Amino acid sequence: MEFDPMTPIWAQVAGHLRLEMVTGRLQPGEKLPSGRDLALQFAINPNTAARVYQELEAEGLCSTRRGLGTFVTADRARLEAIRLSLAREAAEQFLSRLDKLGLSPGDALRMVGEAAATEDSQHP
Amino acid sequence: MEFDPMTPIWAQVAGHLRLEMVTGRLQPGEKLPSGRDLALQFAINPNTAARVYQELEAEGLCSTRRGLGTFVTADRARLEAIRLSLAREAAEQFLSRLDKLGLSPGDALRMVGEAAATEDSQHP
Amino acid sequence: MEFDPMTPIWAQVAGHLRLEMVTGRLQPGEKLPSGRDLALQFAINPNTAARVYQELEAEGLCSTRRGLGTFVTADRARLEAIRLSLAREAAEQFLSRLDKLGLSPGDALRMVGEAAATEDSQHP
Amino acid sequence: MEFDPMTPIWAQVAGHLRLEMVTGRLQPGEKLPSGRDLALQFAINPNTAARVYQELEAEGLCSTRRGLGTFVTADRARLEAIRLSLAREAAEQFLSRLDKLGLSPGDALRMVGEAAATEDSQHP
DNA sequence: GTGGTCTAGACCACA
DNA sequence: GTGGTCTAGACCACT
Repeated sequence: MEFDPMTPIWAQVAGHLRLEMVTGRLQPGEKLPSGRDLALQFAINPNTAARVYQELEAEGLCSTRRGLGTFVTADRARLEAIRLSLAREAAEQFLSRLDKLGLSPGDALRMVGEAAATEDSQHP
Repeated sequence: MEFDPMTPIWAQVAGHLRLEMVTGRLQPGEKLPSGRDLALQFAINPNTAARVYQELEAEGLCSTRRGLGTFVTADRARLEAIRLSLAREAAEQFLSRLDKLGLSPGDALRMVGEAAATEDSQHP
Repeated sequence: MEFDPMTPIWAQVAGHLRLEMVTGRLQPGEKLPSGRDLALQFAINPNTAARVYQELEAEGLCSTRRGLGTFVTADRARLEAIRLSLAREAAEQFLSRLDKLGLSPGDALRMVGEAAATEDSQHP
Repeated sequence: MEFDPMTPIWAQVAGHLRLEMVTGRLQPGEKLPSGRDLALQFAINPNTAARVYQELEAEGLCSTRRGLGTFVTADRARLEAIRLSLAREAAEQFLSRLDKLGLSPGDALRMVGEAAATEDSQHP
């Protein structure tokens, strides 16, 4: 995994794990790698790895049991709710940006269609 | 104007001016406020204001004429091209995010429709 | 029983048993569950269960007889004294906190009254 | 200031500043010491000092402006609300503890009165 | 100067 | 082994 030097490493790793959790690639209740292991996997400092779990725990995506490790929340409903809220947030941000550019929701729909088609033609 | 503490102030002010220019609220060729005035308007440090124009100039959106001030580019085609590229970039980023969340372009279209409807019901 | 991740599990279980003993729900002289049983009941590690009895024993609330098990102290006076000291400690801590918040003992009495009323209205 | 080795230093310093803020000894909008200064004042590491402000900011007690420093929130209502919620929390915790000890809210009121009298006789 | 981040390495309590 | 905390020192971008 490569890191964008402009955004904190802990945020990038957290973003990655967040996706793994809300999409089910990391199962609810599953044990996450230990801080030390996470540090090794992403070639970061253990302190930075701890910061990652600190963030995800604050979002309610995982919980920590001292001496045992950190675990994905078992609350499937919460995971799905977060997944949807992330999607909604993206949609709203998109519409807001287009609006500031002087484009209507109708324009927005058209642009999404075009962009999707472009993607498809590249990965048919 | 409120500032997001996570992103540099100069980037936020630059983003704001960029929109004004690209949408025509600031006319092509129009004189922009002096660095000192910009600092007063946005309650920022003059150094920060200078950084703003430095950024916008690098993007070709404005140019500085010594002793006269800073002016929006008169190249209407460039302004419109930037406007469209910003919109396309937003659309692609949106689709990419939804894809990472396990949602298809079809889902994306649906979410945009829902979000637009929500906005409409709030600002009918 | 749920565990507060901020305080050691052994302390939380010990606190629970302490209350059972001091209020008579566990009778003086009564045999306590074996370390292994305690571990099962609270879903904790046997080492942690041992730590619990180690703590309670140090407080004089129970004693271990090798080969027989661990027993609540038969000293009713000591149990009652500990119960009162726990209550007094709570009261003093409460007053101290309110004082640091700039509230007088009079305010404290009023807040206890209000809180008690709130509790009553929920569990009348 | 002396530190209780059982609780994190950052939590203790945060608790101290929290009281200063909600009681008005630190005024709303006032600039807090820089991270480096805080570290010097309390003889702690700058990183630990940063952790303190990170915590207080998450509670909405202060906000940080990059390059400028950290400032007590100017929202007096919020400060007062937090002060009252801290007091209420203390009262509820107190009643809950006494309840678990088998003592009624009436007993609680009596104990507060006694404890207050004891304090008074020591600091008349 | 100010905060934000990261690294390196250490110690500790908990399970 | 696991997380939690702390220190020391460094670099960076922002103001």
